[in-house]
Amino acid sequence: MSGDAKIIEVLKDAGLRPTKQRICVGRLLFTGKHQHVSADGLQLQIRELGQKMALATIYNCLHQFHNAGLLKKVNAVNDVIMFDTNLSYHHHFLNVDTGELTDINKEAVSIAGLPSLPDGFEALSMELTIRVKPQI
Amino acid sequence: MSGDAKIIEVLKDAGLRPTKQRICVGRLLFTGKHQHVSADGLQLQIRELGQKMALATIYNCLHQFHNAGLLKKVNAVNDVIMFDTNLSYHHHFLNVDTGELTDINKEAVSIAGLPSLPDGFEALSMELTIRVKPQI
DNA sequence: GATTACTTTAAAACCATTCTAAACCGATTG
DNA sequence: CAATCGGTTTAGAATGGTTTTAAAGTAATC
Repeated sequence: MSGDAKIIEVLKDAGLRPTKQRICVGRLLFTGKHQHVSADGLQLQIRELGQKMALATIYNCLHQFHNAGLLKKVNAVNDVIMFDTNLSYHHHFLNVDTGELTDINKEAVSIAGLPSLPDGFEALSMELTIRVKPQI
Repeated sequence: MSGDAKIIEVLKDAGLRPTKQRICVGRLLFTGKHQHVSADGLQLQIRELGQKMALATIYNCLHQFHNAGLLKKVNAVNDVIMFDTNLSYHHHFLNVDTGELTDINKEAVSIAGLPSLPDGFEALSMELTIRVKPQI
């Protein structure tokens, strides 16, 4: 539990009370290794730690983290909302069989000649999705 | 009802019986103007014509048309499955406020230096989504 | 330590989509 | 023309991820 201080700090900075539950989710998410998570998947991880948390709480957490800019929301896959701990601009491979996402380094792709936006609109973000499937 | 001959032709070529319902949906979709449709939106259009059709039938139609290569499925927006009559490779603006999609001409963007795929995978398709919102 | 505001929770509600099983064609055959 | 047979449509129920609700619990403030 020693590393919790950093997570508590992050939560406080985001204006979120460092509750047991948010710290627990934070521990799983902010490991340094980027991941793509769903509420359901997180609940499984939490169960594996011998703990339990209501699904509604996990959804709350994820949305709060997202609103605080701690998580990115990526295109839903198979009707499941996915969050990404990698906040930097990057793209994804999407395994259409499993729904699994894999980061594509932004340096590996260059997008040029962006189209002019519709009048009165501003761009928020941009993401390339490459749908892939296992070769037969 | 004169233009139905062409639609019946399309359905037959796709191996689909030209039923009243499929012709009705086909009339709405294959107008020459590209559109992005959801099952729900289509049902509204059908109601405006003074007709009615079960939502399940509309979903059936859309999936059959998709399997037959007559429609493209695009990233779901707000938990709603969207289909695109524009079959050619292109990208989308996504209005995050309304969920509305707008085509981006593929010539307006150039994507270069595609990353190598994960081992044992093949690419199916690729789509760039630019999230936009109205300026304040 | 009491008060107050925010959080968590289980359970119910929600809603887009899919499934089910019965009714309905529409073509073909006898 | 009637009987039949496969595919089709349909209303309604089921599904499943997500959100809401209202009550119980917990963190911060004084």
